[in-house]
Amino acid sequence: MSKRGKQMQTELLSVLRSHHAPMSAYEMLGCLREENPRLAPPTVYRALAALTDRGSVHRLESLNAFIACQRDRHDHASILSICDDCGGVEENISTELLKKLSSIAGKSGFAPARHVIEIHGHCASCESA
Amino acid sequence: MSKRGKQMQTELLSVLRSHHAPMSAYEMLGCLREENPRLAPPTVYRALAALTDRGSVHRLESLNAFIACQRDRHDHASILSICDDCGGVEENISTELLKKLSSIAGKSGFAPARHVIEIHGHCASCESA
DNA sequence: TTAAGATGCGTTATAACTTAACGTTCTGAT
DNA sequence: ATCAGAACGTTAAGTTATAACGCATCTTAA
Repeated sequence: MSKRGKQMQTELLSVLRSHHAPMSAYEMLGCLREENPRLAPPTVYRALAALTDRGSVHRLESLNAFIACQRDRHDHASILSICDDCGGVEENISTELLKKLSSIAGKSGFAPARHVIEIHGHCASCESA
Repeated sequence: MSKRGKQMQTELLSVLRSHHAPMSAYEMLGCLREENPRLAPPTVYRALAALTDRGSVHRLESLNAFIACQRDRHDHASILSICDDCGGVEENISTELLKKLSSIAGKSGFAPARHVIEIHGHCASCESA
């Protein structure tokens, strides 16, 4: 990984972090193009791939969007609660639930490698409104 | 819902059922165009929307693909185990896990409406190979 | 230090997925 | 039979993601 690559990842992560809701790859691209107008999609997607591999960024599969990890440690499968009203995302962890999930899938001999757990609904403040 | 609409859904469901792996909307479109070459994407997507609403078809969010429900009753949130090797999908249900998941999300007042649970990994036969 | 090989980057182009918009056709109620 | 509303087909475009390729950068060994 070269300096350019890491720098791209850093910039991208800071864009994501300063935006407290999921962003699509193209939204990020838009932001980053203010600095570097020639930036192209593959650059963004490559940086996102590195960041999601590392766990610093989570991909919201059901939204085709991304969000910065809200936790200190990044080596976990997340439970992502997505508010369909305000777009906010809350991240939770539960090794217990994960274990249970793996055991359910494992009954037939399935070997889990990656978990996607997303919950759509309404967050507390949108629900009360 | 007109006759055409329902018929489209029926045809699509039978295509999906006869194919024992996830299919993308365009794969289905390709199949259905053998009969009706003028078929366009929105027709397929509309039928898919009706079928997924009803629960006869599940959308695999992490694959942008669809699969016929493998169960008799369709009023449940599924746990989908996806083999990254052979593409096979196994469907499981666990009200217990779902309850736990809802309670985790609910701690902050989040009101769940729809659960997306997908597990990537290897199925028993691909794992042993 | 420099040349060879490997890795990864930017760029172009295109593929894959999804939906907006609109006019037409169908359906069901009056 | 006629009208209102829902659903459909069609065109077009929007959004998301990746293949391919040549150039730049880094690495290693002589």
